[in-house]
Amino acid sequence: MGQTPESQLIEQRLQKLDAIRDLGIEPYPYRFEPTHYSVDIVASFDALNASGDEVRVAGRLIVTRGHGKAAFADLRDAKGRLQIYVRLDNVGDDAFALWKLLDIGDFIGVSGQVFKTRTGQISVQVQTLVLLTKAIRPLPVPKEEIRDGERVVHDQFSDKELRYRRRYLDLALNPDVQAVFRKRSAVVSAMRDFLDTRGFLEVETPVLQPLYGGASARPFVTHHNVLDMPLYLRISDELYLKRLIVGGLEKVYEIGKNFRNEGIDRTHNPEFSMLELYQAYADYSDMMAIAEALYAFVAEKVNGSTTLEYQGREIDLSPPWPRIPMLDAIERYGGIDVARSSDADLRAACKRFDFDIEPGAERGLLINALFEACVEPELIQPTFITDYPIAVSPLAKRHRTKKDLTERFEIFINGWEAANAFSELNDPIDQRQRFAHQKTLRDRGDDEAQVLDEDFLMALEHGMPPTGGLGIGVDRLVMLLADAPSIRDAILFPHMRPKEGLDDYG
RNA sequence: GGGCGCGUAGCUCAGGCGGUAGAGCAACGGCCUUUUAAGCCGUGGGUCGCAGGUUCGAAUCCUGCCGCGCUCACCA
Repeated sequence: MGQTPESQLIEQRLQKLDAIRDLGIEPYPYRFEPTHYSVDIVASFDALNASGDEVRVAGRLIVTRGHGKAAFADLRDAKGRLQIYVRLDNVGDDAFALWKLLDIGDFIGVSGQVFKTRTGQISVQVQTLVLLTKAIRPLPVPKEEIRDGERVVHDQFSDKELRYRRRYLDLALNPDVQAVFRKRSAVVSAMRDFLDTRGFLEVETPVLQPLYGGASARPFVTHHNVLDMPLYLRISDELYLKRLIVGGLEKVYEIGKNFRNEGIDRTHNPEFSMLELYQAYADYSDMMAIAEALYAFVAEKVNGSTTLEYQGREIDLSPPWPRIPMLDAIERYGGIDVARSSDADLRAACKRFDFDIEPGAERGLLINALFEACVEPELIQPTFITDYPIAVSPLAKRHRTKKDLTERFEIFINGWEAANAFSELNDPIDQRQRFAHQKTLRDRGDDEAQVLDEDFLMALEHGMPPTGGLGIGVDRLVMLLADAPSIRDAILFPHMRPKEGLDDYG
């Protein structure tokens, strides 16, 4: 037992735990069957009051207001909070003795009839009280009041580090946080709904891959002991989903985690969720139509509207979205006419924007760098940027008319890359050459260049039909729809550096 | 990785011109059988992130480290 004051608080609760057992009460029983959620009782009060039916409610004790031989308290369950009234006369000596040994944070179940207090507060008149779980650590509940109909929270549990590290407390104490993750679930459900009704098949492909591919990023590496070989956590599921198109599944999607060994910031977490979908016989124009419709469908389903406010900024997801070829965008926002610019001109332009560019960088990379510098931040409303340079798009098909470009688009919303799509490259000879080109980039020191995957090439050599593919970042979509300022607010357990000495109690 | 800021009781925060710590909530004891940020009386609780340095003396000033946040650069 430690010497910290926190351990004193724990010690007090452990003593109560013993006292509860001394009363012959098991503090960790097995089950309880509620009849109602808190909010249901409030919603159907009149009927419950008229019938006199007994209700059973379970939840976490979040506040008590004792009055000697009686007490009011609030329970919080998954849907809201409810006042209960515990009175010695009604519950009897034993249950009231138990009541005195309860703490904020304990889970309890109660049964009794509903009633309204003198001030009109809907409450449960407790007849029986059972302890469902004793909490031995203090729950840092804030105080709340209802002022002018608004919920006002005092001393809210707000330390970001603690909120992320102990997300369960964040969820238990901040209903708004629960709402974000309920919304996240609704987003994923809506995606499935949208795709399933359009005949897409949901599949699962390997997370542990002998080679990583499908994106330009550094991977996490692990090791298989029995096979004694390295394995990579996938940076993308793209190459496996395309194999399924080769196999004739025609319309497939996967919602899953990708892992990229890169920096962490407000819009990047080392593991993040992507929706990737592939459709045979389709091209990137079809993917644009699907993407617009999907975003609008999800927003409507989840928020009831295709317009939203993100961090004070109005964003309208209603289709159709503007489609701007990358070179046009660079001219419009950066004033640079790429077609008439020499490589040296582009290099000079990059310098003007004050960012480092590899001395030997080829034209496509220069164009992409200029785009990122002068266009991306401007793209607040949803926008398709189309027709990327071949050099930065090793898995995309060459543009049917535009030289040196591919049939690729990315969606930008709020200045973020929100999605990425191509007419998929299905020419195995061209694909092999692209991989070869990536290798030269890698040999020049680009450790994010893609690696040659012979097994994938073999699949392409067996024939992949023309295919459109689309990848959508799930976390960023949740951020937008939930108005979450950081990706950490859209991921239940965001990555945190390990911290030693969080607690000396054990 | 660079810059800026933060780290004090279980939680939310004061103190910060150097003289070894305060409040509210939570907790504990007492009173209270319709309260709702319940109330009243009383009590306990702190290696002031960690390690050095300056000083007679450091929560306070300096340096390094750790963690977190914001931001810039790179990546979705």
